[in-house]
Amino acid sequence: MAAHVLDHGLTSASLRPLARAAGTSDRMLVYHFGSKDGLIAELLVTIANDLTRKLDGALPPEKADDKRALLDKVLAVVRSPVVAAYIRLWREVVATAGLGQEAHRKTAADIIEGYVAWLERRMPADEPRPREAAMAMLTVIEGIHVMDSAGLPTVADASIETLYPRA
Amino acid sequence: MAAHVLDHGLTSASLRPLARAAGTSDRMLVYHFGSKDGLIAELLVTIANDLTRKLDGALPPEKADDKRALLDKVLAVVRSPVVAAYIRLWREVVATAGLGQEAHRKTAADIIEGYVAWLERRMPADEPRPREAAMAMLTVIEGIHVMDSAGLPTVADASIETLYPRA
DNA sequence: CCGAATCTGTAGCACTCGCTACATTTACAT
DNA sequence: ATGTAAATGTAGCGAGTGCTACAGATTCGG
Repeated sequence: MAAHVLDHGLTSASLRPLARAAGTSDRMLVYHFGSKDGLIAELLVTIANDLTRKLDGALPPEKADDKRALLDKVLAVVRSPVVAAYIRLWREVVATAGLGQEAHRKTAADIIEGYVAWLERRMPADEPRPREAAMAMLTVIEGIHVMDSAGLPTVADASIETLYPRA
Repeated sequence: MAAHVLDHGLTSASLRPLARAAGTSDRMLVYHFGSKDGLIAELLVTIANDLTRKLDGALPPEKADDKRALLDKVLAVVRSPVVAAYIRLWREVVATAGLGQEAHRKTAADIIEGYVAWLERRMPADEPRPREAAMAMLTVIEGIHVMDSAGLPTVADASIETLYPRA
């Protein structure tokens, strides 16, 4: 089901296709998860954990040499097709969080907080305000992914060079 | 119809509710716009033009004193509830652009290019690379709006202070 | 004034949606 | 072995989806 959602998006995820992907029936999904909303909630948690595991695997928690080096490493992972699918899904959650989907907003906030902490742990040792630096870098990363999604990676690259110039 | 889409989002926009909002029938919408896809396409163009008009009205094309001042002015507009609805809708387009919605991706790219040019025109006169600076600032603005949408404006504010420190 | 082209209302089709009622099967403790 | 609870399959409901067939209404040039 996670694979199906990552491939086809959250909005077009309905019970019957999800059940088909899981090799069961819509009847069973409702039985086990209570409702579609319940299913989606659990699914998002599972997917978020998957991504965290992937990120940890690709980038062990070691202090980077400098911020640009950290950004480059993170982007190399985040821009890979597999991880990019996670980010797109995650942006779908944020976009729909703005319309009454309070549950989604909470999920979104939790995930962001998690990634701030994740980034902070990898900030260069000489960084005076690692938490703020992590927040800023995450903000930039989100913006970069918006540009990538729109098919404008050149805009993203120019932004990287401007905001985090190579030493 | 634009108001309806801004309020309720793109994915939940179906012909009958849109027709109700426009005071007509689904039959008529299909007749005039050919199909739902045609309607949405025209609607997005209209909405994008609306936003451009709003932005121009709020910020005449004058060179700013410095980048932070420009960013503050832009954010004051972009974070206002009315404009925020446009941005959320626009992020919905980008998020769904990543899944086969080639038309949406083109729309997204066009809009971004437009806003880069819009920002470039307002960059401080002493900015050595105004276009790159505009791209970077737009990337940051997108990231900030993601944070805002997730209900974490403090993360956004910290990022602003880090990336564009007050002189 | 009339024919033709442009509009619009009514009804409906074939489909998907989330969810449920009901019956049946399976698993397991006693 | 038997009673009970958990699990599953079948069928379907009511609502909503994009879209269309058909029939009237309206408009307008000749």
